[in-house]
Amino acid sequence: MGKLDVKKQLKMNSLLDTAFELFTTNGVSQTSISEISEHAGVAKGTFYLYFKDKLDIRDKLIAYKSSKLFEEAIQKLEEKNEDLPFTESLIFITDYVIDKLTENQSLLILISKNLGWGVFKSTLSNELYPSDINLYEYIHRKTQDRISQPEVMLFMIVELVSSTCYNSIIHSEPLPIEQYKPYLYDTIRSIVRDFETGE
Amino acid sequence: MGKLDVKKQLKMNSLLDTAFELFTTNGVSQTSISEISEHAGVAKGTFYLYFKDKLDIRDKLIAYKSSKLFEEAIQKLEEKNEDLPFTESLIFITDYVIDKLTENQSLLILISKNLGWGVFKSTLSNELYPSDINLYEYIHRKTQDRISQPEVMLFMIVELVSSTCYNSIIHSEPLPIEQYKPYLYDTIRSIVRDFETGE
Amino acid sequence: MGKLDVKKQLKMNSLLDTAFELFTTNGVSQTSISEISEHAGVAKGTFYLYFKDKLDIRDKLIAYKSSKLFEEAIQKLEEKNEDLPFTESLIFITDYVIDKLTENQSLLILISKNLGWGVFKSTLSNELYPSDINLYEYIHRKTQDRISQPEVMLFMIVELVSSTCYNSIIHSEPLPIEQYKPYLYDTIRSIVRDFETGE
Amino acid sequence: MGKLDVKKQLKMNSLLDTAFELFTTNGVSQTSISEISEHAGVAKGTFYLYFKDKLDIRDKLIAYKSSKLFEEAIQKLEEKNEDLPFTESLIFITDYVIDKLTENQSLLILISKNLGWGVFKSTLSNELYPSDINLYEYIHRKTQDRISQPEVMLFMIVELVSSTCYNSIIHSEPLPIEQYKPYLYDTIRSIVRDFETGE
DNA sequence: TATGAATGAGGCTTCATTCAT
DNA sequence: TATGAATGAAGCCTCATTCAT
Repeated sequence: MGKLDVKKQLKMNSLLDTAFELFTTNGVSQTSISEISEHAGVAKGTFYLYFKDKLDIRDKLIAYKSSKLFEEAIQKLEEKNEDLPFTESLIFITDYVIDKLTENQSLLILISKNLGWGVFKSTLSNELYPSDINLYEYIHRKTQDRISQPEVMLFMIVELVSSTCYNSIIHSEPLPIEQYKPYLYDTIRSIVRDFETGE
Repeated sequence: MGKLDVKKQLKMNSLLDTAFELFTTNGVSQTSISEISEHAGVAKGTFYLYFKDKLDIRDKLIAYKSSKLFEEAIQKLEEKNEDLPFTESLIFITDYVIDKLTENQSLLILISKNLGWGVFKSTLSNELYPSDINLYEYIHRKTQDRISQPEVMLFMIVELVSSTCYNSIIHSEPLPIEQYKPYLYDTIRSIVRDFETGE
Repeated sequence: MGKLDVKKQLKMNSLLDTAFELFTTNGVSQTSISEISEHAGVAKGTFYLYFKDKLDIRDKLIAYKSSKLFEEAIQKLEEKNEDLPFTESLIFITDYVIDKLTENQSLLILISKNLGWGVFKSTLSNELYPSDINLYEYIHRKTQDRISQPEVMLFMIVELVSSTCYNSIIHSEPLPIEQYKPYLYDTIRSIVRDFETGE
Repeated sequence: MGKLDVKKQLKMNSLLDTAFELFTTNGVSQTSISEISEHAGVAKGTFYLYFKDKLDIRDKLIAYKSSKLFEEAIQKLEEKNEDLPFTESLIFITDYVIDKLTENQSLLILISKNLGWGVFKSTLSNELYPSDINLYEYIHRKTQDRISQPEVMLFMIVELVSSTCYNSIIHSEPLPIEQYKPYLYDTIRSIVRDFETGE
């Protein structure tokens, strides 16, 4: 990697960091490309050398941030080194993510307003930011053949968690997040049970 | 109601109808007030006699449309005149709404991108468009004391249904809606069961 | 004067009072005819039954208010019943007006931003709001033949007073009004002296 | 100064010149930014690269033009190379400015409707357009200690001249400017005399 | 690569004025 | 007389994008 490449990477990161800062502070549509460029210390034209448009940088940002989040969660899980049953692993990960998003609500807003299942799936499969850890593989390895439709199951859980937690964290409605968690985790257990192939 | 009021009502409806048409076709942010006015056949200034701004007309539109949807569903349910158990009533309503939104995908897009739990709750309680039918009351009457936290339960179901169906109907992902329904309804049944107070 | 005429007069006064309130609070150009009508409790169209446009009401207002101001000043002067020499009468009137405008700065702003010599002259000659007292006549009577060009003299004094007092009252620049007064009155005396025909 | 800077300066001047033309022809409030841009041959957005808004360009214009006027006047005075007493220097400058504004009445209108003492003072002290010549310094140097309150004196003279000449030049009221001048200059002499510290 | 001046379409909103009732 | 809904011109300003340097 030459000097130039390093410089390029720095510039790109500066743009991404600035965009994250502004997106979470003021909202995506309230943030202009001018602002991002200016705060990042590059010329407006330079932005277009790295990203196609605002949508482009937004998607890359979200994929990157959520990918990091799950990586961390799985890492924590493995550090525990307990041999949790699958359902409890899933809940551990969920719990970790919820706590992180409760701490960092602007990230929560950015992600939940912009993260659809499509983006999420490619995030999970590490299409954009490959790393050693991969939630998809992880789940398949853990569940093997005991789950009939693992993707559908995951889909339901992810959507349930993400949409309900948004309200619970941001508005404490219908319950504050800590009071809501037990109901949520019970439901996750029920969903997993429904998908388990009887043996 | 005088002649003038009738005319005003007509103009307002014309604006609402046009806005719905354009919002569902091109998206809310891609629709300008100029366009709405023009297509509705009124002057741009006239728009501001009826609505404060784009957000205002959007919210009124969503509240109106979703309120209508649930009214219809409950009406159909009562027309059946079968004495379904509570869970099955809920699934009947869900099924009706899903079918309607599958037929009218642009309405689905408008609603699911803009309907949060807050707006939904006030829609359900008929705050904006009061009518004879009220889903909230309906549920309370049906469940009486057999559900521990009816609001939390409803919250989970509504959010699960709305967020997963969006993907399933629009992208057929992870399954087309008809194949997804059985899993969804099973999960609804599990959730209700979890909330039932044991006797 | 019939009932209707009384009602008309009331409505007109209400419009004038409201306009004065809004003009002095927010400035003439920041005040719309809508606002005036609304606050006055009449319909927008009604405004046009009484005034041609905003300029019209503004001019009538200023003429009325400044005419009142001078009437009061002359009345106070006559109440004193001292036989002041002409110059001191002029200074008495000036002093009275300055004090009133210091108390009521919004009136000062309205008048000084909008009162030119032309409007002032017609105000003085009671063209718009005739009354028993007339500054013009009063001055002529007092000065008789001792002043060579009474109108030029008055013109200079009025313009000097009005333009300098604005700054002095509003910005205390270059001096606060009370400290500025002695210089001003000295200058008035000098001007009068310059115009006196030697005998 | 690079090529770009030259081009920018040209564009800025083009905008200023056009604005001056339009402001003096149609008045400030009757001139829109669209018009200025269009006549200057630049896009509307370009205007905003150079000026914040209409007020901004107006103030810069007035400061620039009046600063030029006084510079010229002082230069002419010094070219004469006569050692005039202070009062006569002041009258010379006044006379020069009056003549220029009589020739260029649209400039007179622009300046007198928009130039308050505040703007004038900063113009005089060359805050905005510094040059070798500074009226303030000039006056101090000339008067030294013979004037008790030079700023108050200047204030009175400037306000008297500017407000009365406007009427005299534009409306020939109460006298045409040439006939009015003697009275004005006499009054200036009286004012200066009043401020002279007796010795 | 990097710049940043220039563009100009397009959005939002206000408001004087009219006119049918 | 009095109303106030309707008009639509007109203003202001932003911003994604291009392109000559």
